[in-house]
Amino acid sequence: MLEARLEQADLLKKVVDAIKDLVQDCNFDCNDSGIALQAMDNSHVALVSMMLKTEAFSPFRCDRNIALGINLGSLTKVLRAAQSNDILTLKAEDAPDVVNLVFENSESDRISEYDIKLMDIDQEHLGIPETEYAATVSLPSPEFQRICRDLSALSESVSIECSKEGVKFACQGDIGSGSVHLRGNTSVDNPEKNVEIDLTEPVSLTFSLKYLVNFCKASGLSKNVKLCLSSEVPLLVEYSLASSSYLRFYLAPKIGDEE
Amino acid sequence: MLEARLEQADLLKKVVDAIKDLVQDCNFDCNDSGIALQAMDNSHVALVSMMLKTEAFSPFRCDRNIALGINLGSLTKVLRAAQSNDILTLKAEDAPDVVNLVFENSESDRISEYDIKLMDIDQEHLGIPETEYAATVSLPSPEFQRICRDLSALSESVSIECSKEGVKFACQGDIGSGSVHLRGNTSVDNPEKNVEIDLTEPVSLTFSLKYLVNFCKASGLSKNVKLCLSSEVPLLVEYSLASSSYLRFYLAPKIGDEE
DNA sequence: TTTCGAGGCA
DNA sequence: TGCCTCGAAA
Repeated sequence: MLEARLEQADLLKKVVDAIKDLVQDCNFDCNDSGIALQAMDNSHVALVSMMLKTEAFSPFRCDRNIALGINLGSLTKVLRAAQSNDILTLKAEDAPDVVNLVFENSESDRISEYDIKLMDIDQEHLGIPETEYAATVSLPSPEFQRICRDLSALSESVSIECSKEGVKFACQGDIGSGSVHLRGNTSVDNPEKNVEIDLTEPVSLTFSLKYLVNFCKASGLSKNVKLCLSSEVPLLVEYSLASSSYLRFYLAPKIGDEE
Repeated sequence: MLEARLEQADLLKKVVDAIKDLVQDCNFDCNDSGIALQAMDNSHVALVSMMLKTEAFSPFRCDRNIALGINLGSLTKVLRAAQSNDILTLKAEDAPDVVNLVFENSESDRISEYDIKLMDIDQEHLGIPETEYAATVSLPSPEFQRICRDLSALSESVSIECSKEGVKFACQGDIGSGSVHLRGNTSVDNPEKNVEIDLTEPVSLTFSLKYLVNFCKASGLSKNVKLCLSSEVPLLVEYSLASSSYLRFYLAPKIGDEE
């Protein structure tokens, strides 16, 4: 059986909010290393990969591998019932029909409990190769969100260009064009505002802004976001969570005419 | 003639907001004890009963009984013109064609005045028997609103079950099931958060969540809400206002198959 | 599809 | 209290 107690229900809420527009139904794969999720969006352009390690829970117990096939819309409805500092416990039997969510509010004597029916989901498990990226950019997640939102007003696509000068987000649209340049900088005072660029080779790729804007819904999960780019491979957008848990998005670049 | 001065126009605004989706047209019955309203919703499942005692006004003058038949949609439009701390004075002749609303903003020297045409409304006056309820639950109105909202995401109906252990709101739906348990508790520190359960007999009844959610629009009128239940009689949902004025909703339980 | 209003969250 | 997001109506 699975029994996983998450001190802050908020975490799961934010994760699900960030991915529910990309993926409708998906498996939460539970085993003794934690809870993982991997799914492609409907148009097979983007991939979401979440890992919540056992350390994110206390306690965490999962006797054997369980795949919980959940409709994220239903999960969202239930998670909406979580109040800000509720403690969430996920429970499931070994061959479950439902997953059970219990919200405890330590202050009031309020316990709410929900069962969500599970579904069988055929999941092609994708091995994601560990790639050495030509460029890695780490920046404050609100900054990235802002850039994507601003540029999406002008165009469908953005080019991300990393060079030793910095990183440049640029787009052209009917009403004009726009670009945002960030130079790498590290300030001890404000480590949250650092922009770190790690470059082995200059790279320039173009991506759909619609997807990037979508990924940015995860901004609340982490102060920083890491963008990893290499020519002709999908962009990795990573939000690190506590205890080496993470939420990652992969997005295939636009090629040639698509741009 | 009627002349009733309400220090806070907001009060009437909130009352009308809370009932306008249930009732389109209704009489405001004015007499020397105050202003009362009683109306069934269109489907005759719910009943609204409001009482604003003379003490809620200063001054209050009403020489003889007057029934002001008002379209609540029109009243809403006019009340929307009220600013947050406007003082509202209602005026009507003895055999009125219109009711006159005057908004005064004490700070600025701003006076606005509206007339709403009245209508003749046949009103069956329902004697509501004073019932001894098997169970009375008093809880913070935002909590009740929250529960109704959360559960309405899952189902059309909620069962409310009062026992000596506490009160349990539960529902089943297509995507799963949910329940919220509250234990009675009284804390001197946080009297607003108290959940008080007064029980002569356990009771379990099922109600339409759509209506309950609607009633909860009155949450802004009072910190607390009182639920009174007995088998086979309508649920009473009461919001107490200052000086023993009140806004009450009655809702017939669902029976048998309906659940 | 676009706009407006209402409700929820910070 | 103000902002933002979601849902409903045009």
